[in-house]
Amino acid sequence: MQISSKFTIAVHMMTCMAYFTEMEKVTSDFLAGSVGTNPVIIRNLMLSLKNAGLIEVKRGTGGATIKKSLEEITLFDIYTAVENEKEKGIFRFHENPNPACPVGSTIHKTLDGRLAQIQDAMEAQMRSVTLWDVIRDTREFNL
Amino acid sequence: MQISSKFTIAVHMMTCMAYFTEMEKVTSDFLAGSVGTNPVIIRNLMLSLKNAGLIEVKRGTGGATIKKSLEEITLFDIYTAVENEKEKGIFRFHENPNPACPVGSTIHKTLDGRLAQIQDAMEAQMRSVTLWDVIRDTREFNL
DNA sequence: CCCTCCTGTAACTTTTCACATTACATCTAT
DNA sequence: ATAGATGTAATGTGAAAAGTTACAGGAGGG
Repeated sequence: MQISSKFTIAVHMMTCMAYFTEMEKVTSDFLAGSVGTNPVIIRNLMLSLKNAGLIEVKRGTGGATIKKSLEEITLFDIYTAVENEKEKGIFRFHENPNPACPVGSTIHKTLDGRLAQIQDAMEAQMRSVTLWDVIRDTREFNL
Repeated sequence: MQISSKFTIAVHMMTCMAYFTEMEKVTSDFLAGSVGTNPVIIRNLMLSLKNAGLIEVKRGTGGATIKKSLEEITLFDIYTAVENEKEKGIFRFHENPNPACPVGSTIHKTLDGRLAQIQDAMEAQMRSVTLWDVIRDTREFNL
């Protein structure tokens, strides 16, 4: 299985917010149009990003803006903001190993640490990419 | 979302094959009992592992054995053997970004490479753990 | 002041996918 | 031959992701 598209959608959303700053009012409808999905999906993700302190959302008048500097926000920040099951880990474990079997009774103890290391490696790489890197590429592609 | 439990089940299976070598005939029923799942699930995974050249399965008489040295087999080998959607990547991408939007039309080009790097980091860490590491821990827990 | 546009949020439906189950053909040692 | 395995197809099931509808509530502009 895969990591849900909430993550790439959220990155897309924040890229829009940065790219269209001062040009357009970035509302949930506007974002839904760019991402190609439903405005409610966008609004729920806006909530997650807001709760993580990454963006600010104006009520009434509408529109979302980024609260931090672009160099300060990494893909990992966005990932943890929207992927609520982050604490479960990316690896799904079979749930009923046989406790009477020497392998079944120890497989969790044996693997858990190593799986965590693998996830750590992934997250470290996520931390190395900032939103600024993404925006820069987007601008370059649109010259 | 998460990586399917096929991966941890396959590691469990191969740990059994190594642990019970010469002690038990390791059949799909035996493995199903240790893993706590259905024998057909096991048989399908046995096929994947066999096609990857990691194990040998005897027809008729039954039983699976590991074909390579334990130090030679890494978690990454097992992962690629059973996770057929490996080529799709672990990140799901939203499918309908707006081609008329400067962000929507370039988001794929902008992110694909970076997402691949993240996956590469994960896979590199997977390559650093061998089946022998896992067996050693299993034996130690069962002294 | 109220009208309009937007967000916040609940409830429900649809779709997708991992996992489980049943069934049976086929192979091989004894 | 037969008993005990694997190979494999077909189908069921339950949970999670994504989409949809609906509506209450905030905020600025005429």
